[in-house]
Amino acid sequence: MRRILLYRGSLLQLQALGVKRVYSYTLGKETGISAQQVRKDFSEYKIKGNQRGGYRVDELISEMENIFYKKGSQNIIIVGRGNIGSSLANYDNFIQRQINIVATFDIDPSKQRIRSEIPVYTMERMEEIIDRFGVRTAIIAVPDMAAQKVCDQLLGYGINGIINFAPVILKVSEDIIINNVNLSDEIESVIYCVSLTENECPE
Amino acid sequence: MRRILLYRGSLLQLQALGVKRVYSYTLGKETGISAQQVRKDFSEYKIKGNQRGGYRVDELISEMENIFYKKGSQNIIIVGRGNIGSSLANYDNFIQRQINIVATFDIDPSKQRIRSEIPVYTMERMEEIIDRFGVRTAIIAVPDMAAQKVCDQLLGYGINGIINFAPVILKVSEDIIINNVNLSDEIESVIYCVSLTENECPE
DNA sequence: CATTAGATGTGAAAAATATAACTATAAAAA
DNA sequence: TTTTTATAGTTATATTTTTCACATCTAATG
Ligand SMILES: NC(=O)c1ccc[n+]([C@@H]2O[C@H](COP(=O)([O-])OP(=O)(O)OC[C@H]3O[C@@H](n4cnc5c(N)ncnc54)[C@H](O)[C@@H]3O)[C@@H](O)[C@H]2O)c1
Ligand SMILES: NC(=O)c1ccc[n+]([C@@H]2O[C@H](COP(=O)([O-])OP(=O)(O)OC[C@H]3O[C@@H](n4cnc5c(N)ncnc54)[C@H](O)[C@@H]3O)[C@@H](O)[C@H]2O)c1
Repeated sequence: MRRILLYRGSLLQLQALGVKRVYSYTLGKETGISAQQVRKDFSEYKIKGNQRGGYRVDELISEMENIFYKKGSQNIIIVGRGNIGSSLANYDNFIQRQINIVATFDIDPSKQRIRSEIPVYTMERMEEIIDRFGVRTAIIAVPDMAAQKVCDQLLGYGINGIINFAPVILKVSEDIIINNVNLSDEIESVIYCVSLTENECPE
Repeated sequence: MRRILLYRGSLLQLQALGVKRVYSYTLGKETGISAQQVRKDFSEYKIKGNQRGGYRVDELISEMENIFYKKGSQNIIIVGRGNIGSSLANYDNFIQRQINIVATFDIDPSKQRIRSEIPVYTMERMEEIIDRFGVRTAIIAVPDMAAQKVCDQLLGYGINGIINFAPVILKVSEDIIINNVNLSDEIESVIYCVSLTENECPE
């Protein structure tokens, strides 16, 4: 699944370059995945290629759209319009992925005065907006201390998927999907790997 | 390794709450990992607990610091002081993780006028700064089209670890550590999982 | 038209990872 | 002091994931 998203990223790049067909090993090389793995993944999803000419790029992309976008474009919200929240709200390319940010929320009145394409609402309007747009998924971009509280609030309004940028482990019931994006960890793991490779060959 | 970072996150939370000892199953419950797995991971890193009283939180944390920070604090740079680049530059808590952002770079003169704790330099000064601060790891936060070019430039200056926020697959040699952080994918995978769980029980 | 080269597709083997079951041990209780 | 008990540590088992090997097919070629 992580790999399918990778393949698609690579395929979109290739498509932009005008490439029409790919072989499993081409795509593998692009994404750092073995050719067999690529084929296995495709066979998992019943994606068929041409046994001499590889796979058609446009066909693969649309197959992947099918996997992810059965439901069409999804409305989501962001809670916390600080640094991260604003970065995400300003990002233009989500819509290409059928990710539709309909609103952001912040407790701070000064943030509520922000004028931008994507509105900033007070926390009081959260339930109303969630209902109106049929929102199921939310992004938490509030300070660490506020994350659990905001999370509980969101769940109360029927949200069942959360992307959480706060480095705290949220307590939720089994059936809620949580994706913790910990940017410190992402950086730190690279630092760690770099220091490892340097030590492997000490001379 | 991903799990070790998770454990540490949870342990830091517990420590902040004044908790002194944890059992494998406590930590497991916190992080959504089985107790056996926790013990196995610890035994992997030769971390010892007390066979009746569990593990000491402070000991575990310092063991983990040992794993990650053998080298002490690491100087890193950010290329691209746009939305994401600025968010990261403004984030105060990296220093607690011994991640030390020493500089940011941007091609846009208006960005170079930003006044903040962390300076914004022109691209010309990159080599100088990398050398001066012994930087090994860099964050790429430039537009998609510029990412590969910036990447090549960084590698030319001796960088060997990259955290890449652009949704492009960078071409680099084997020995370079790349961590692609694709925020669209992070969001999309949650949307996908949510839609799956909704379909599992159609009635 | 038959042949061949170069792909895919897939079942089996291998490797990695996670789970379970068991043993050893330290602390608390009797 | 001995017994009990709860938990770490470890070995064995199961599961999942990846890789390998090869049969299969398609398009080009002579
Ligand atoms: N900025 C980064 O680079 C970065 C890196 C790693 C982790 N994080 C994490 O991401 C989260 C957000 O970081 P940030 O830098 O955007 O912080 P920020 O301070 O810039 O933004 C937080 C926003 O949340 C709002 N807020 C506070 N309490 C709230 C509440 N109860 N309800 C609604 N809104 C509330 C604030 O008004 C503010 O606008 C934090 O948990 C942080 O630890 C950020
Ligand atoms: N903002 C988001 O939420 C978000 C989400 C997903 C992915 N991304 C990706 O992250 C990257 C950065 O996004 P952003 O929103 O911060 O973009 P941005 O446009 O806000 O910032 C990019 C910065 O890079 C600078 N820049 C452009 N070319 C450069 C070059 N050759 N060398 C140095 N600097 C250069 C620009 O001047 C600008 O300041 C993009 O690849 C984007 O696709 C961003």
